[in-house]
Amino acid sequence: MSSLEQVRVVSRATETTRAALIKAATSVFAEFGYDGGSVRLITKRAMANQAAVNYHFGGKDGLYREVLIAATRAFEENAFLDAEELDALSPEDALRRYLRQFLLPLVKRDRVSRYLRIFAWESVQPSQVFSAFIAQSPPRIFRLADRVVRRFLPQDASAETITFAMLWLAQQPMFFVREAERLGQPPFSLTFDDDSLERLVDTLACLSLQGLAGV
Amino acid sequence: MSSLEQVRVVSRATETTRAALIKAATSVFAEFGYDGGSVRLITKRAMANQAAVNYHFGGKDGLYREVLIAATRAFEENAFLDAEELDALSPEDALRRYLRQFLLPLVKRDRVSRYLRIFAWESVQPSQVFSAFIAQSPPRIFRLADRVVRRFLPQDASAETITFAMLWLAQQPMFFVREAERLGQPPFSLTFDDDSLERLVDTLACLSLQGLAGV
DNA sequence: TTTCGCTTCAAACGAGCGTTTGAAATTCAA
DNA sequence: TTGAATTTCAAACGCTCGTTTGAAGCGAAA
Repeated sequence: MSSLEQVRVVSRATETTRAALIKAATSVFAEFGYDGGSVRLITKRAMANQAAVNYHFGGKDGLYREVLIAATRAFEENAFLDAEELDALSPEDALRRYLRQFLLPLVKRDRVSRYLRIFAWESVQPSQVFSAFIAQSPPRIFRLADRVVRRFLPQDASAETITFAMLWLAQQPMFFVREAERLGQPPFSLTFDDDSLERLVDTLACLSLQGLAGV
Repeated sequence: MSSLEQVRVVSRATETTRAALIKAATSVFAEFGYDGGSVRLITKRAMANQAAVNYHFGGKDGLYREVLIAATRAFEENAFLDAEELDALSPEDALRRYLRQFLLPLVKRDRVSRYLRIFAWESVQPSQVFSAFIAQSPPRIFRLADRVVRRFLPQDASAETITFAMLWLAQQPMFFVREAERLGQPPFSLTFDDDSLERLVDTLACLSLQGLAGV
């Protein structure tokens, strides 16, 4: 076998193509979701050949998995909300913090925002890749929502109630992230800047705060 | 022209096929959405020929439009919530009524439930057909949500706040309708019967009630 | 310079989709 | 019963999709 010598030699060109594909795939999947994002569009944006996806990642699945890995890593590496950080805040501040973080894609279009959009897509139509990917560990947004919700619910709350409340909270910001573009057009015509984002956080926090407090 | 004599003669066979197609399309679109529901599956369930869709409805678009028309009619014909009926109730009861109606698909699988599922799909990925269809009049779920929300908000609430709150309320039950099947599996394993539906209405109403009251 | 392994490329494959076609079957008025 | 209009049907068309293919290009070691 002598598999030890089988170390994969990776040239610079390879890394360039791989990175370009992952970057393009991230934006395409964020824009259209997994099903809606085509390999042809991804390779076009990455200025790579169609076959490159299969060569480097074994297929569309593999490329998407790579994007999900990058997204997970970005979230785990304190680039996003920290669970302990949430615990340190008051319940109300934790909720506001949670909402603001997840609503950021409305005004920013950076890397993390694209990851959030991908998760927003998955929260609607989970792909097989995503389901398999999170089978090992529940997605961070659910863990965080769970964390926040428990701060508000009594100790003796039933598991069902906790699940209801957790799902309910997790989807609060997702709706606006997912619908950002549609909300910008009539009959809503909502444009999001820093100020209106803050007002949305206020409104949502108020809605959710009062709601959670009342359960 | 003598167009008056041009009355379309419709045979019984035609009506049978048309009705079968519309019925099959309703269940297929409810199950998979507009994009996901294929003409082949619809015609298979209707035990009709593939070409029948184009012959009778001019295409997939036309068939879907027919389903939307039927759905709209069912909702308008007092088969569903009545706006005046909502006004007659107390704000709290109106909210509960609203939630219960929209959560019914979780336990029932009747005609109206299928229509609601279709709207749940459209609330996520609006098809061109749907967008064009509702361009004339806003969908009933938004009008109803608007009605309920205004009962809770102060007179001087800004249009933006009303829009936020309305969108927020409209999507509350949709999430559970859309995700019914996924919630039935681990790690959630929620099964919905009359009792758990009532508990979900309770929880959601409580969350939303307190939320709306606090804005 | 030659050779070998890795990477890129244009082209095509096969499957699924909505739709079209033209003939066969059916319906219904004359 | 006849004949024209309507409806059904199997087959195929044209398109997009993810994927495969096999040759061409490339860079580094021999």
